[in-house]
Formats: sequence, structure tokens, C-alpha cells
Amino acid sequence: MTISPRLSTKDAIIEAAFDLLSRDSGASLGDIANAAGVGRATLHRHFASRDDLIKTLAMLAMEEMDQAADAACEEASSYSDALRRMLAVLIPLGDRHGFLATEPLENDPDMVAAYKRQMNETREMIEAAKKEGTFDRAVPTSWIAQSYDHLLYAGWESVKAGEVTKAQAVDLAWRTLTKGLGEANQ
Amino acid sequence: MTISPRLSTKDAIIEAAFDLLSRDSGASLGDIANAAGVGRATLHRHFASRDDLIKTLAMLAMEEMDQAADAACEEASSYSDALRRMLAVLIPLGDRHGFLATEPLENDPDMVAAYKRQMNETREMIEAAKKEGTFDRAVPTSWIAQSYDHLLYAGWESVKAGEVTKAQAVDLAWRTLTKGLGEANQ
DNA sequence: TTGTCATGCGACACATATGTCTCATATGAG
DNA sequence: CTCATATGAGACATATGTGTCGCATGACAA
Repeated sequence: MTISPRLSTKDAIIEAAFDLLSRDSGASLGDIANAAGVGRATLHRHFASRDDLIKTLAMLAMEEMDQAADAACEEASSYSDALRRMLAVLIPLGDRHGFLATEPLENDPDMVAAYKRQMNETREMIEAAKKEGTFDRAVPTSWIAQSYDHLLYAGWESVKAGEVTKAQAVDLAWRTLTKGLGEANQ
Repeated sequence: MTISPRLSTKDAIIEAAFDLLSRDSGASLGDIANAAGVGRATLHRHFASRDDLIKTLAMLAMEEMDQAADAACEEASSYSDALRRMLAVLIPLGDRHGFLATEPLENDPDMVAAYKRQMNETREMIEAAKKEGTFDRAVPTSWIAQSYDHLLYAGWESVKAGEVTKAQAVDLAWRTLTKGLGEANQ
């Protein structure tokens, strides 16, 4: 009797799904099972439906982002620094998690809850960064959070397009957030 | 003989498609035909396939954005002002065109060409705005363009979420771009 | 060896969307 | 009135993905 029911197979499916779906968000379960080197029936033994698989991937993506963010936070010297470091670790995850942006996850209550929780953590860090003087108190936290998310996305796209390196993307996104694109006068 | 082959029917389908797909990007052709008040066969008489319809919508969206942008440009006093005004007219179009972001259009050469053309126009305006002193010459134009697009998207989402009004979204996105979120010192 | 378990394979049923076709109808032009 | 055109309704074939099931196989533990 195997201690845990062969995690490797399930993991192989998950990895193949992340890999395939990032390149073709319309890939079928057959494609995914094939890429994972398992039968389609085996995939169904681990994931009841396509939605189940997608949801698992989305939850995993949340966890992975949380872990990366937590690791970045531990090394940080301030909340502002933490936000900057998070940018650096989250941008590369776009290759892996980006396809989830085109999935209809807003209907799943669990996903909505998980997303809100993560969003709240970001908001708290932004509030803290405001107190550190990094952000203007007069700017709504919700807008800073939106900008943070979308500039993170912009950074990933820029790297993907080969316009900048990852490090440059982080610097540019962070500069845009904190200092702005305009000349630094006045 | 009708002068032009009953544009109203085709337009009704297009309008219904914009409306339905923005709320449910997975709506079927039957749903769309139904919403348009026409038979599914009639839809096929105007659009050979689903891809054909989507592509038509995407092309129309491009035109609509172009027209709105051009109108905004005519009233503008400078390239910088034009970019700001474009923000104001493009953010509301998100409700209508947003669903196209989840469609796989990157495979269609026509769409890629149209997108590149539009992107180039934006780039040229940004270059001009650089000369006006609005943007730092040291920042890559590609990054400014990316930020512009994504902050535009962020503005739309903020409005959609009810966090800000359209006018506020424009102001915030523009401030983020030109001045930055940080306090305006140094 | 024996038994269990995960798996691969293939068959099957099912659902849905899609594209095509035919026929009857209504509208409007001539 | 007559004809052409656009349309609605519905049938039809097809493709594709999806989910389930049964059975044989191979690995591994007892």
C-alpha cells in the first residue's frame, strides 16, 4: 500500500495542464492527459470535470503566489520594500498563471473568496506603505491596488514581448507606481 | 430592390453580439441570434462562422476606438492632452469591447496587423508627448504604451467595480501615468 | 503466489455547438 | 399582380468535448 495515492501522477497532470493551457487555453482534457503521459480516464479519476481541474489549478496558483509573496515579504525591510519584492517574484509567475485570466472563475464562490482574501492582503500592505510615505494618502487604496495588479500584468507582457528584461520590468512598474513616468521635478 | 442589403438585420446581430458577449463570453450563436430577434440561419447568412462574427466584432471595435480617439484628438490642444482625452473616451468603451480580451485573436493576421497599426499610433503620440515634456525620455516608449493600455484597463475595472466614477478613473489613470502615485516631491 | 491498487485502453453514451439545407412566408419593388 | 429578396422555422449531418464504464495489465506489498 502506497502511503499517499501516487501524488506524482496527479502532479504530472497538473504540471502538464499549467504548461499546455498557458500556451493554448483551449486545450482539451485529452490533450492535457496526453501531455501528462496518462490516459484520459486517469485524468478523470483525479479530476471529476474540466471545471474541477481548472479550479484546482486556480487554487494552486493562488497558493503559489501567496508563497512567493510571503517569501518576498520575509526578506523585506519595509512594507514598501515588500510590495516591490512581490512585484519581482510575481511577474515571472505570469507565464505559468496567465491563462487563468481568460477563465470564467468569477462564478465560483470559493475562487471569489480566495481572490478577495488575497486582494485584502494587498490592500493592507498598501495602507501600510501609505503610512511609510510611499503612496499618497489622498489616492484611494483601491486604485493603487488596481494599478499594482495591472502594472504587474503590464510588466509580464513587456517581458513576454521581449521589450524589457524581468529586472527592468520590475523597476519600470515600481517607478510607475511610486514616482510616475513624468520628469521628477516639482 | 433595397439599396443596401438591409443593414438593420446585420447591425441588430452585431449589437446583440456585443451586448451578450460582454456579459457572457461563452454565449452561443443561437443565443446571439435569439437576442437579436433573428433566426440562427439568418445569422449564418451574414456571418459564415463564429470566427467570422468575432473577427467582425473585433474589427468594428478597432474602428470604434479609432473614431473615438480621432474625435478626442481633434479637440486636443497637444499630444499629451490628446492622450488624456483618449483615456476618457476609451474607458467607457470597455463595457462594449472588453470581452474581446478573452478571445484568441492573436492567430488572425488581419487582427494582428490592425492591432500593430493602432499600437503604432499610440507610440507616435507618446513620442510626441515626450517632446512636450510629459514623459521622461529615458523611459522606453514601449513601457509607456504598455502602462497606458493597462491603466486604461485598470480604469475600466475600477469603474465596473463601482470604486470610482468614470471621471475619477480618468484622472487617476492619467495621474498615475504622468505624475505617479507617490508624493510629488523631488 | 496472491491480492490490491493505480493505471492504460478503448468503447459507449451524451451534450452542445456548429454549419448546411429546404421550404414556407412576408415584404417591397416593378 | 408578380417576382425577387430576406427571413423564420426546423430538420439534418457533423464535429468535438466530455463523462462513465469495463476489462486487462503491471507494480508492489503481504
